[in-house]
Parts: sequence; structure tokens; C-alpha cells
Amino acid sequence: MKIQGNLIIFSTDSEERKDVRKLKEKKLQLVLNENNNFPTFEINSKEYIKKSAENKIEELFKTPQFYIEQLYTWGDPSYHINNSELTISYLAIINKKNIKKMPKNLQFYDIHIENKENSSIQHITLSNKNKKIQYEIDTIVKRVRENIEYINKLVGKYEINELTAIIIHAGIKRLRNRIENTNIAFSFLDKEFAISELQQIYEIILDKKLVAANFRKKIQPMIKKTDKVVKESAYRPSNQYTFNEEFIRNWV
Amino acid sequence: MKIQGNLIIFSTDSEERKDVRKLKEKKLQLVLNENNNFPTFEINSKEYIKKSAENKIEELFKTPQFYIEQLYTWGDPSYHINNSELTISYLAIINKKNIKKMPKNLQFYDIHIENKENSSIQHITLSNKNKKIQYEIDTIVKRVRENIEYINKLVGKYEINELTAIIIHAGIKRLRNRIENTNIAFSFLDKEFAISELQQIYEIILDKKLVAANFRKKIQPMIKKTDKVVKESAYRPSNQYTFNEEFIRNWV
DNA sequence: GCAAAAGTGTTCGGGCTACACCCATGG
DNA sequence: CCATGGGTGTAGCCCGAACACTTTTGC
Repeated sequence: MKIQGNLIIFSTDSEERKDVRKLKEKKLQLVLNENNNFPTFEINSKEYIKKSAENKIEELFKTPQFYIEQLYTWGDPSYHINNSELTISYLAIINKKNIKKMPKNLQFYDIHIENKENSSIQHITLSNKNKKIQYEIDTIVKRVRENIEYINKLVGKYEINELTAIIIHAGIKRLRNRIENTNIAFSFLDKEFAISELQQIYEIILDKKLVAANFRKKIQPMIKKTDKVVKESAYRPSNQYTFNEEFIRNWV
Repeated sequence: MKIQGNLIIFSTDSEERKDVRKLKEKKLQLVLNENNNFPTFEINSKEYIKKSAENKIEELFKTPQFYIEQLYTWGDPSYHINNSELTISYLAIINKKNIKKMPKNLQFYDIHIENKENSSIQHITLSNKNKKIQYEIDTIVKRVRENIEYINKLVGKYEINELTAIIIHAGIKRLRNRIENTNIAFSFLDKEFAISELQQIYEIILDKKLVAANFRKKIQPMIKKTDKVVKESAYRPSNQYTFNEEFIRNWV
């Protein structure tokens, strides 16, 4: 049986500043190759799969700094691309500043999700300056056997493989779950950061605006103030913070 | 590359009543075969893996009623049993009342977890009337690359394959996560149940006692009272409840 | 009567939400 | 001065924890 791994790599980018007095707005990004699909890696029986996935990312971006975890294994008979009959997905988070080299066949796409009013349909746009991919996904709640399950289905016209869309969906769901229960948010940022940067990571992943004053208090135990101050070219300079290593929860 | 699936099947059993006036105590159970390992199933490229897993459970217990979800895919080079180089685990929950036939080579084991005081070591006992399997697992928090991860390691003497122990650990963690965020608890029970039965499911999975009055209020929105009353041979008869189908959350 | 479970109500505290308000900056 | 972000404080609300109390049953 032929197996392959694929990599669902998330990152962020900052938009050009439109108003000098406003903060740069961060956007959530995803890596796809020229076929609108995820980069793949080989799986062999000599090595832990996770190690193979890590090696591939190192090879691609020439950096050992990133977050990675297994996302899901897909055995959908209709997803046999590259002769592969089974795909093991790994979710990764990478801070672009750590990327030493960008492979030519890969590109970062901004993710934009729009929830259609009064319906379970989400409109997703993946875009960068060269390309735009659009599709709609319907998240249906359905009774399957004895249980209630979410079924995702592409609807209307789409420019992407159905399973690819479902994997993106699964990846974002996982991010949302992890950001509430672990410290993955820090994987998007430099070692030192402003609270507003951290807040933006939460906002783009959870896809909602947060109240700064409350956010600050909520994440207080997770961060440590450094003595550094930086004017992230906003007006009042902000303190730099780091992740508080002492903060451990019942993660995973 | 050789692949197999395995099934981490949880269930519950009620102890013999010791005191006529006390409730039967439920225990969490797990299915293992004669080699202290999980039942396996074949994976082929013609079928969804989940479907293969479901078919295997139906074949084993002759019932279509159970809960199932993918747990994790293990590519550990040191876990090549039965010539299999890769194992995809599925977590299942089954209510014993639905089992029409019990395979001879499989047995239900009571799970007993004891957290050692002032240490990260858990003592686990799997037992039934014929057999007792004991081991200790250490859950170490460790910095791996840029992130903090939990590493599970068997310590001391043990009577079980290391990965089997880790899978059990992962299964219980998943149960704990799911019971807080989904309706899986109901998979252990009949369609109609007493609140105290539901509470016992929560207690054995979360491994802590809950206050009945608070539990009742908390799960109120998830259940619906029926007009049936049953004396579960405790003293005051209790109302029977069912899962409230209207109760939907952002599950999964 | 009493032990045990079924079921209701009340109090208290912590955490989240909303919002007012100050400070710092440089256009 | 003023728009904008950085940062602090506070009042209200909701939810969970703890617990008191009533009801129902059969020993």
C-alpha cells in the first residue's frame, strides 16, 4: 500500500501599513504548492513519521524552528493522488522570520473565511499576489450511526480538491482548539513580542475581535515582561514580553 | 509498507452490589486480546479506513451500535508487530448491552489508575477475574525543539508493550477531552438512563468524584426527562432521561 | 427511624465582559 | 491638540463549587 505524508503549514504575514498611526494587521497564511495542494513527504518504516515530517520542513525552509503535530490520517479512496492511497497529515506552524530559504514551488496564501449569514456555509478565499483560490464549504451536522457528527462538503463552484478543503478546515479547527488550550500561539511569533502582536494571533485564528484590556489580563500568567521596550512604530512604545516557561497546563 | 489498524475499545461494567442500599459502582473497561494487545483490523485501499474499523467492530460484536473515531497513527519503528510497520488506532466506545457475541480471544479489563503522590508517575492496573496486568507510566514535560511536549515513558517493571501503554494513555486522554466537549458519555449508556448513571460515567473517565447537585444542573441542557421512572434498586426511584437531540455545540 | 439516593435551592467567589480612564507618542 | 496604541482599574454578570435541605424508598 502506498503512503505519503503531507504538511499543513500555517504562518502569518503583516499587511502593509495603510495609516501610519495604525498597527500592521496580521493575516493567517497557509502553504500550498503549484497544484493547489500541500507539500508532501515520504514515509518509510525506518523512521518515526513525525521525524520524517520534521526533516521535510527543515529541508524545505532550512530551519529547525517550528511547531509540528500530527493532524489526521486520511484513507479516502477518492484521494489517491500521486499513486498514494493513504495520507498522514501533519500540522505545522512556522514563523517566517526563521525561514532561511523559500522553495520555488511553494507559496504562502492568505486565508480569508467568511461565514454566510443564516447558513452553515463558509466562503473561503486563499490568495496572494499571483493567485486566488475560492471555494465554499458546508458544515453539516448529521446523525451517523449512534452519534452526531460534523460532515464537511464542498458546494457550488470550487477550485480545489475536496479533501484538500476538508484538511484546511480540520487544520483551522485544530488551531482554534490548540490556541485555547496550549501555547501554540507563541510559535507564530518571535521570542520577544508585544501583547498586541499576541492578541492579533488570537484574533486571526479565532476569527473575532478581542478586547485588549481583557486579553491582557487573561494571558498575563502565560507571559513574562522583559525590560525591553520597542516602538513597533505605533505611537506609544510597548513592552516586550516572552513566554513564561513556568506556565504549564494539562496540555495536549 | 505494511499497515494495520487497531481498536482501542472502551466500555463500562457494574460491580456487584456490596451494600443493598448503595448504587452499583461502574468501572471503566478496555478490550485486550490474549497477547495483552488491541484487536487489529486490515486496511485496504478500496475502503475508507473508518469504515474498515467499523466493519471490524460489527464483525467482532455483531452490533452496529457503538461510537468510533480516529485516535492517532503510530509510526514507531520499535512497534513492528505482526510485520506491521504502521498502525492507525481507532477509539471506540461500546455499551455491553449491545454486544450480541463476545469473541473468545478478547477480554474486557477493568482500568484502575493511581496517581502517585508528589510525582508524575501513574500506576495502572488492568484486571479481570483471570488476569492482571500492571505497569507504571511517567508523563514527563519536556522541551522538544521550540515547544513543550508531554513524553510518556514506561518505568520499572511492566507486563505490557510500551506503545500499547502509550496508546491506552492517549485513549484515556481523548476520552477526557471528549467527555468535556461532546456527548460521548451517552455512548456508554442505554438510550434511557438515570442521572446518577451518567454522573458515574463522568466520574470514572475524569477519575474524580463530582457533587451530584452541581452535576445535575450542569448537564441539564444536554438531557431530556422522560415520563418513565425506574427503581434502579436503590431506594428512591429515579426519573429516566434521554439525550436531548436539540443540544448541539461546536463539537469535534 | 434511618441510610441512601433523587432532587431543589442558596450562597460565595473567581473569571470573563464591557467600559471608563490614564499615559505616551508624534503627526 | 488629537488619534492611536499601551496599560490599569472597576462594576456587573455568569458559572461552577460547596453545601443545606426536602422527598422518597425499603431495610
